[in-house]
Amino acid sequence: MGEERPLPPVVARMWGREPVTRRGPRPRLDLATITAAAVELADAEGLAGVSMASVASRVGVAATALYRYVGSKEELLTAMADGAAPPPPEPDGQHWRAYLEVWTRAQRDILLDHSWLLTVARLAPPLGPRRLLWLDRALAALAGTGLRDGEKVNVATALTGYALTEAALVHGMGGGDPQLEEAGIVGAADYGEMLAEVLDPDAYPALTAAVRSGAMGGGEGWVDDADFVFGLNLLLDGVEALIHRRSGAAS
Amino acid sequence: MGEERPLPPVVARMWGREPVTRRGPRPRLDLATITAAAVELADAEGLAGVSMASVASRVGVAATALYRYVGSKEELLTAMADGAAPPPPEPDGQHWRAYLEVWTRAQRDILLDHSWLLTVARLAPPLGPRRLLWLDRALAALAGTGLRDGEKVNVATALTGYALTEAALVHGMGGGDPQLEEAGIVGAADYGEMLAEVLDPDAYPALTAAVRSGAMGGGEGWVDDADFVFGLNLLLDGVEALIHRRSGAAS
DNA sequence: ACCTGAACACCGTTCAAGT
DNA sequence: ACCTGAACACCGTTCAAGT
Repeated sequence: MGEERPLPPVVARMWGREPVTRRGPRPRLDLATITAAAVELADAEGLAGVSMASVASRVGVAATALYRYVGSKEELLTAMADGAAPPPPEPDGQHWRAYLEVWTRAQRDILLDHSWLLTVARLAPPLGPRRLLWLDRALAALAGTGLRDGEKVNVATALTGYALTEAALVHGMGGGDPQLEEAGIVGAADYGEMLAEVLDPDAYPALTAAVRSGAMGGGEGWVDDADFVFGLNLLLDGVEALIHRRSGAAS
Repeated sequence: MGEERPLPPVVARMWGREPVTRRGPRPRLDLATITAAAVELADAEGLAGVSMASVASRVGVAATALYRYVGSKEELLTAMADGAAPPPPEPDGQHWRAYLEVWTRAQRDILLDHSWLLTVARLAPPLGPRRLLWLDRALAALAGTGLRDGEKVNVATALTGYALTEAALVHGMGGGDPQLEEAGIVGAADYGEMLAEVLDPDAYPALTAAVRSGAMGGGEGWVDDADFVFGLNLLLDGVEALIHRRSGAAS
């Protein structure tokens, strides 16, 4: 079992399994080097600065040489999404809830640090060594809770999705970046004003009320840390209730 | 109040406020027409089929003419993300929990129907008339609960993020689309096999155990409707607990 | 087998010129 | 004021040719 069908080439390379080279010149590169160069470029100049040509020149090679290591630019982006992730926080024997709080917040912070990830992270099932390590640690944290493995995966997935949502929102409000304006991005302070100007109170009654009450960020950060914690606790309360149901009640 | 500073031109146009045209030939287009054409193209051919040239030719105009209506392609994509959303489900006096369940599921289904939205929806704060109507209905559903307006917004945001996460996952597993392979997308059935082949049990102990237990989709749909409901109830349980806390306890 | 260089079929966006 | 057409500076990807 296990050798069923060959791994997709990029996946194999993400796990360090570069193909055995028999004859001909030794490869000058590997996927990890290329990915690291692309990530550095994205961090410095955004995703717009990442082209096959720019990545290639950064590793000292012609653009077309990259296609020895990567089937397409899309595959390179997938590898970047994995390669940009640092190791997950150490469990240190923390209670599952404390650890998952740290774990989720760390994910959000990574996304804010490398905001180009927001565009790349399609939330597709993780395939690379880094993202899967994060998943492993979340499952480990839930080990003593009596949840089924499938449920643990669902919990981790929901938390990852929440981190992405929050990061995108903060970023969209201009909270993460100097380049404020790209593509309809509005500062938090302006957001409420904008809605007030544009909304028809008859068609949008509840929203108009919320705007008038100041809930849409007339002042500072509409999306601040308190909001992050709020939603996170919503989720974790749900998880905790489930755990009690599983362990407390019959069956 | 309200006339503070001029709206960004695209935002104004999204709300049907085309500028008053004084002299010169009457415009042949408006943003709504352009957006609709772009959405049709994206539905038919994916985001790859949407170029300024292809959209322009679909509305019978030169590519460069679109820049009278849109500052950049990025702005067009923002308008598309709003324009693709149908009206939200009718409240019909449902209980908040029943309505938000329908509301969230409907959002997920829209994303699966127009899977190009997964790439476009940056989860930036909604600015268009359609997405804001969805927000309005969620706030309305929570009207009787005693939550503060800001909390209602946070709840709606978390649910929208959850819908996006789930849709991306289902789509990533090939559950939504005929074109199975683009960019490292794996069928759910293969996913477990793949992980089994690639994981070092010492470095990924919890994940290896989950794979062996079959939780990572050795069989059919790793992400099925039961998983969606599971995570949704996690969130809604959290909301319900908060509501009880607010109304039951002192202060 | 690895890498290069030329070539192909596109992109998004600008700008001057027509009406 | 709206739209066109030419032009610019790019893209990602292919393929034959070198070593």
